[in-house]
Amino acid sequence: MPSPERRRRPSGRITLSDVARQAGVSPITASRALRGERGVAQDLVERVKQAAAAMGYVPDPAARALASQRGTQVPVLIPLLSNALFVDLVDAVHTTLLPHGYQPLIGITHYDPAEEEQLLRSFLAQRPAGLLLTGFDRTPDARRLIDTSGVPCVYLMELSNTPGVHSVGFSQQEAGQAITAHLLTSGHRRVAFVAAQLDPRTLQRAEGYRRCLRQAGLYDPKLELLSAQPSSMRLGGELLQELLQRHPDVDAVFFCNDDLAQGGLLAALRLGVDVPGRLAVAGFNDLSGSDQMLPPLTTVRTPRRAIGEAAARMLLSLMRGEVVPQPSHDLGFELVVRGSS
Amino acid sequence: MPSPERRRRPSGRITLSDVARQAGVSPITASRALRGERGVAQDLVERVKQAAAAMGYVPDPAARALASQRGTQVPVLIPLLSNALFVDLVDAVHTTLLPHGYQPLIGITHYDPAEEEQLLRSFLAQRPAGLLLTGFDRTPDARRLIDTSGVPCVYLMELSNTPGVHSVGFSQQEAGQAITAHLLTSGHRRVAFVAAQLDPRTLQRAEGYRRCLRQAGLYDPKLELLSAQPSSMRLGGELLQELLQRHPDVDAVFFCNDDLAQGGLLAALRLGVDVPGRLAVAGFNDLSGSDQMLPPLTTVRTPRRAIGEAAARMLLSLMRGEVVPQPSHDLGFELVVRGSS
DNA sequence: CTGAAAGCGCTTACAG
DNA sequence: CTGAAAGCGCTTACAG
Repeated sequence: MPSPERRRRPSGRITLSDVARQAGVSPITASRALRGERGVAQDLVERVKQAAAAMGYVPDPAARALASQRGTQVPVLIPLLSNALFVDLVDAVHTTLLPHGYQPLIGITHYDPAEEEQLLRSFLAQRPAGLLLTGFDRTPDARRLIDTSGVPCVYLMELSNTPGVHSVGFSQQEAGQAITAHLLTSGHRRVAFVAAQLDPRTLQRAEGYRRCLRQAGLYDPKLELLSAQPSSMRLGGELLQELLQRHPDVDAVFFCNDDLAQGGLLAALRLGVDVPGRLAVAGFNDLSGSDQMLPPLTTVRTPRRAIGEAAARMLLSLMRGEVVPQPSHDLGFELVVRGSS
Repeated sequence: MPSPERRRRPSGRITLSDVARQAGVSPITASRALRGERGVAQDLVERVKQAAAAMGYVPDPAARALASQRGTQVPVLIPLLSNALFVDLVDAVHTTLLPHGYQPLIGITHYDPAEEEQLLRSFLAQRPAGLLLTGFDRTPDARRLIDTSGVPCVYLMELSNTPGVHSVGFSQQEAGQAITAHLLTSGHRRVAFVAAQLDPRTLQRAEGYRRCLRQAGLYDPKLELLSAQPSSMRLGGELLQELLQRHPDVDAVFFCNDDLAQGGLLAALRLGVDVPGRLAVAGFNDLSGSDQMLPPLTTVRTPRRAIGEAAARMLLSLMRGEVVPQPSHDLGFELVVRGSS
């Protein structure tokens, strides 16, 4: 019995009403059944789900977002994509969030709090379901936006003890201290620190380096070579050369990131500097290729994939309205001692 | 004169109606003014825009998508994020699309057509404004989904001559042929091809390699070392070693990707194989670090950022309903001859 | 446990 | 050039 007046559905889309009609229930019941809301008779749930599957029904996220005042988007704000660290982080977040029906939205801040604030404004206008932000370096306005939005938020890479703040990461400072301590333990006395970009986390590692050397009575500020340029292998090579020229007595270097360290290692090879005999080299993050260097690079393995996954899971809990038992989730780090030190 | 019954707006959101009221026009006129639709008196446009700015109005993407039956999302489907090539591509797409109000959505296919089809289904249900897809290797169902959706689509990395198909890339085969020809020109006769992943574009490069060697009467299928494993520096080193063991007479290698080639170069250094004296090495893509190798890596520079940007611009035209003058946009490639060959 | 009504915030025809 | 009406496809209270 065809309906007397042919409904023209311009979109050609199968809607919730179609599914409901097919299953012989009201659209509201169909909606509840499909969303797994409890309080619907089991047989109805089955009927609705079967009808939906048979008709190939896919809910409309826009309609859902408009009606429920909450979308499925989860903006993930990171400084840049050119550091493999953040690529791994984003990849893990993606893998964790997507199966739960959430859509990660990548935002690139270029380490600029003003850019981040701008991104936050436009993302927040989209009623995101949650927020994943890198670190704690942002404008007061950005902080206010986040707070007043009421959108659940988890911070990545660094840890906070502030009540109500959720974070997954590790202590950048302790990691910097640990790798420096390793260089001291292996007998080095003139340990340099070479860094680029100079973002907040790099500076925390620098602080760990300083603390360690101060405790040993070996701190010499002249052995810090800091460049605000973006990190790269090329720059690492240049900085190593500069370091050796300025301070021929240096016997070890801690590079704040593995790309710099890899470049430094290759430069040493080119310059005929014996590593680790004449100079020990250590990096940070254990990026791809570090184990292939000549000699293989000693570094700190950071659990960025685990951080991405754990943060996404924590956010999932928050979005469900659950209370998170461990709002400051420390995933630690691991010293990886290879041939370069 | 306050309205007698206080409208409770649970969202607290400033809506188009608020702006319209403030500007003294109807919501429809405000909508048209804000979207820059022509046919609105100039003074009204100004008044509306001013009101919107003053009130900090931000349009609701969900409502807009629902009403207009077209969202602002642009799914970008790529094989994976662990190849720097695709990271650059995505970054360029992002940078180009975002200022125009479109939201790129990353989808990872893991080189699996079935996964891609699945992603396509769920993305298409979101009424995307456009689609950016990598290559042409997909299921018939996926093709049909794309066609029947009517969503504008641009294909990345490869070129197509099919009418109505829009693509931005370069000839993978010609690039493979060109780098092989370079190795021949510099006097090598036993030129190997080492590849991993074996995705469609890698196989096209293989075809270029074969064609070049066949033309020179030097093709020997035994000199092809193909691994389906994911590409990495480590694997490159292993494959180089295997190649030299099996075929000690090889005098040149073309690696299908720079990460393999970098690993191969470092393995050669470790093994004491003189490059390029005993063995010439060439890579593909000119990834970060290739210029820092020892010796620096000869490779093919691929314009992935330019491809991302050009494809995004082409899609922007299509989404505006414009006709694209050059639907198959060849951005070429560049031979970068360095010390390794 | 189920449903009729209303509404989320915008835009698409259709009038005038 | 401007607007009143209807509707996009869902879900949120509110009844029963």
